[in-house]
Amino acid sequence: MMRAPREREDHSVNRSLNWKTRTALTPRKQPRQERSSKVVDRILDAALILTREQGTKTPTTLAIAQRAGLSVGSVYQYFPNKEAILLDLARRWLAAFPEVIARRINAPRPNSHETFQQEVDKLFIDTSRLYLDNANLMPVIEAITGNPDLRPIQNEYDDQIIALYAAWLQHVNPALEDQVASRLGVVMMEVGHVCRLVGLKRDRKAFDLIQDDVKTMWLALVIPYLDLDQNKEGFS
Amino acid sequence: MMRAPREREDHSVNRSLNWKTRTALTPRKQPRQERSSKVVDRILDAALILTREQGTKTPTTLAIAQRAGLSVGSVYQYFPNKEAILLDLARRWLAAFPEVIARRINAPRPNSHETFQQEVDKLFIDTSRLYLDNANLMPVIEAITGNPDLRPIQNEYDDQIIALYAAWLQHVNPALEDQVASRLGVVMMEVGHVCRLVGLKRDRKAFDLIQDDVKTMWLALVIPYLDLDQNKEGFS
DNA sequence: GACAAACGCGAATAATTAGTCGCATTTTTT
DNA sequence: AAAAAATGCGACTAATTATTCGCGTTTGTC
Repeated sequence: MMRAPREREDHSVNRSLNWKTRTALTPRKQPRQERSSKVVDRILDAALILTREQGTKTPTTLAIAQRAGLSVGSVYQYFPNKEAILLDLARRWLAAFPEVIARRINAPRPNSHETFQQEVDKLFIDTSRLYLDNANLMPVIEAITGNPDLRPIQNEYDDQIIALYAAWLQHVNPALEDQVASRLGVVMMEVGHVCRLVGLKRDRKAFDLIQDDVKTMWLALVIPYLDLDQNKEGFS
Repeated sequence: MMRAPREREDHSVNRSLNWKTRTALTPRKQPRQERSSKVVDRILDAALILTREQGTKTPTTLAIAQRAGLSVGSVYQYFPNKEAILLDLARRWLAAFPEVIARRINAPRPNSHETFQQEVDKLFIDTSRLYLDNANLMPVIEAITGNPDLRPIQNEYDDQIIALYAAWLQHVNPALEDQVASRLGVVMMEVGHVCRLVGLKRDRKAFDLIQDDVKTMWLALVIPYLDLDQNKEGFS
């Protein structure tokens, strides 16, 4: 039985483009009519809900479409591929994190023992609050972490965050070496992230207790490097 | 060479069993001939190498077979499914971890300030060494963490490890409440794990530095709960 | 109200990949 | 040296799922 094969080679779809290219994740089309804006929201909402329900397994395009009360075709009007949907959700978080740290860096530098501890505390509070405010996005972040295609993109943001932690450390103590600041930044981020994630999976009381643990650990980690009273480097 | 060919225990084909059931991950058949034992090793080696090469993306059955110089069919002679292969590798690690903590618990309980710090140090050293010795298995562990089908099994081991950390804490300070011990166990495990993983991805020098950070954090975390000199509960 | 653009649809396509099965080959047993 | 058992093979099946494309419908514009 033969089927008349329709020629479709003229389409020259960008099959040559590497998958990870930034453009491949850009929205395919801007919504022109009002109804379509709502459609985009519906898609994102559906993807968020399904990711929360299914845990690590990322939802299929069909599932997302159905949950949003749409067809697959409609989804692809606004998103070039499935990953772009998740990434759209994740960026809200990934972009917010650097801002919070950057804001802390712009604050005046402490110069006494007391204000140093206060600075750590402020950074701790701000980042902690960020996790609480975005608790519903965490399943998406975890899904992205476990997705080979999206992991590299998250890594970029992570590097950015690490660099900002390091910059913050050097903001508090300008004499801190780059290499040390970077290492401490990595540890602060990883420890903070993993503890907040497990904390959020429990009740609020447990979260708060684990947060205290994080602060304890952060302080113990950075005190030897930041406490200007202990290791007198002298000048400002 | 004669091998008692004990007829195999009745092998009812449990096709109805749920996927995640333990039996579904049991080797399908014991190798009877010498050549096939080597085949099993070849399969495991190939899976390990491919997992290391490909990072988070688990290798396909075809890729494993080819790398081992075999056909897919041969792989399925000894493994019921793909996941069983990775799990076989992972169990070497997952089973070794609890043993190390358990060994520390069987040691005599410290009763002075000095031996308390020594106990933390010993546990730290032992677990740290475990990561170093099994560095080549870490990609498999990470792959399993990111695999929706295998994650639950790893979680079981994690719970076990957390319970053992908690038991160790109560071994050092029997007055510690269960709930607190459990929480500290979670934090110790998560912090230790994530820091060791990032440490192993760098050179040995960086690993050692991060290890020191872990010890610092662990100590700061548990001192308030374990240091019998500070919070005199008095009697043993 | 007519026309075009935007939108929505979903069957069809295409790619991937886990797992099977009958048969060929090798090893062990009798 | 058969016969039997174990092993090895790889084309084939089956299931999943991302993405496309032509067509019907709705919306905005004049």
